[in-house]
Amino acid sequence: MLISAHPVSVDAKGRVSIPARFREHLSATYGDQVVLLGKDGCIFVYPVREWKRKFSEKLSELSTSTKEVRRTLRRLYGRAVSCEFDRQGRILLPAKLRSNSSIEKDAVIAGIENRLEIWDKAKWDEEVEDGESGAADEESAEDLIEFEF
Amino acid sequence: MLISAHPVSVDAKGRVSIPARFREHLSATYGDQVVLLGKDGCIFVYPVREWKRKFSEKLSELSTSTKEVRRTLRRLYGRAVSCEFDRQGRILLPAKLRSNSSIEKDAVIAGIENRLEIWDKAKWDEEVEDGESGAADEESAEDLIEFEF
DNA sequence: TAAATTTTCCCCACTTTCCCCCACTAATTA
DNA sequence: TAATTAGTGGGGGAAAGTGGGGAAAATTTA
Repeated sequence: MLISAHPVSVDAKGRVSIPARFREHLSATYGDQVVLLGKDGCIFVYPVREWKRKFSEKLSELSTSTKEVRRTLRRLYGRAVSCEFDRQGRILLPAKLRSNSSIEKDAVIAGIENRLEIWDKAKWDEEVEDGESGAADEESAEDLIEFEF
Repeated sequence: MLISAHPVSVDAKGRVSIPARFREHLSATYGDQVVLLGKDGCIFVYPVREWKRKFSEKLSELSTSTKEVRRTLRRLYGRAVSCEFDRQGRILLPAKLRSNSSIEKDAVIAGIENRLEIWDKAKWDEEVEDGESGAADEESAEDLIEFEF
């Protein structure tokens, strides 16, 4: 399971070091990563096995006879990228994803259960640090769980 | 599994370089490719093994007793072409397929699960980049999954 | 059947992109 | 405080993508 957030810097070539604690888990257990534009203006990184479990296995059996299905698959697959770590444990974030998520120099990588999220630092702070101080989160999460299960 | 989209250029002879990441997967794992006019005005490229799994095996079971079935099979098989990579990793797109899909100079090759799609760049952008930015894709995909299972 | 034209594909050359490798700094551990 | 590991930055070689010349093969025309 992935957990916690780390500040990282994006270099001039668009690379980010994945913090070692995440890296070990991802690359040891799985193969390469699927990187795509996530929700709320961040980048999602799924280990390929998670991606397959969550999308690929289910979507590949869908009939492609409706325009709606085809378009959704194009938008999902066409804008995702699979990539590996370089020898320094970094991944290259495609320019398009960087601009769409406003990521330039200072970023944050967060482990969220089964994926990583990469945020522009300022946006991350706004998303998470903002508002009343942390204490309420557990309650919110518990509310969600009550509600969902 | 095939994933991600790449801009490519079609040269004067009608050739396109298949991006290396796709090529390895296709040619190492499979033999040559089945190229045909796809849906929504693009070109589909199936590794021959996928083609067999998806069409051949299922269609050969169909009764050919109705005119409808025979006609569909003729249209499907008759307009498909099988082709190999040249030594530079390119494939030659038949002129008829190029004109039917409005592909001239700037094109996009996208990996969609088990096939490649080749698009005129402008049409691809319209199909995919259009509308709200990416964030809704996962939801759409999740909706599809909910709907089907 | 031979000549002319077109098509196909190999090879070479050029440009761009990617990623390996090295080096340096910061952080962690012994 | 030395020693190892983690994160950051950049130079340069290798690979990928692009374009075109030209030979072989296929097709058309005479």
